[in-house]
Amino acid sequence: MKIATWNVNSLRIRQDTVLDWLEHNKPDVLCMQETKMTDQEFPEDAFGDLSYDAVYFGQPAYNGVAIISRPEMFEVVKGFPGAGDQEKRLIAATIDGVRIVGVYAPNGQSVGSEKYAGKLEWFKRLRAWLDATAKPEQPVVVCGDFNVAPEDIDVHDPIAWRGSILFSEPEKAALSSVMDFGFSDAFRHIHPGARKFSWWDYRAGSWERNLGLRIDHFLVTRPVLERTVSVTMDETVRAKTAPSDHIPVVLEIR
DNA sequence: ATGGCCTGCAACGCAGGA
Repeated sequence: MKIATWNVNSLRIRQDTVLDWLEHNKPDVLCMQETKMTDQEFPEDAFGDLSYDAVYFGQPAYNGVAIISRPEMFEVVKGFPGAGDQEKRLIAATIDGVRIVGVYAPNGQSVGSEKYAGKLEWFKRLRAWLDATAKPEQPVVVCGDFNVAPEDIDVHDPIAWRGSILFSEPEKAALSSVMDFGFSDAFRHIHPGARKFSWWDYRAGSWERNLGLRIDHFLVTRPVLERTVSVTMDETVRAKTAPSDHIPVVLEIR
């Protein structure tokens, strides 16, 4: 089974790009982030034409997550339970016996800001939700845009980035506490020394100069890790016309 | 990363992203 994650940065703008990528890469599942559209606007039929079912959890202009899948999806969950979860950042479904959770972690804006505090809180909430709804002995995949680069090797210039948003110690600790549920970083496990990025800023010619960060991840429990065949980053899409600033990451399991 | 751009919304600049 091939599971992909991609922050598409507006599905409205990126729809043709995504459909083209699906036709060429044929994942069984794609988790999308930053769809930036309401559920009424979601182009369910376009994915249906490629034999994908869709579940989606959107809002106008900001955030928005979705899962499209060829195998049937069960036990769909949208957002954390209870009130106060206004931002659409989490969607989950069980597919072929694997619990798949697509997440779009808050960006955090700048270290010390109100949004930054909210980001750290969101990671706590994710961990608590996992504790309440899943078990590390089960096959669980949490994938998406975590907006955190875990280690120096995941940052083009770790010295320049030290302490700044996406790479500050509290953010890394927040991601670590989610990992401590019982996850491995699937990409890093398969490619221990690889310097690969999943996001490049639109500004400053970052892509052309390869000034990127690895902030899109597959966190997998041991039963999934043992079945993992490959984890790949598709940089080819970043070089095309009107790309998302993020690229797809693909996990293949037996 | 000094900053540079892209997207959505409702304007004709701003918020937000990362």
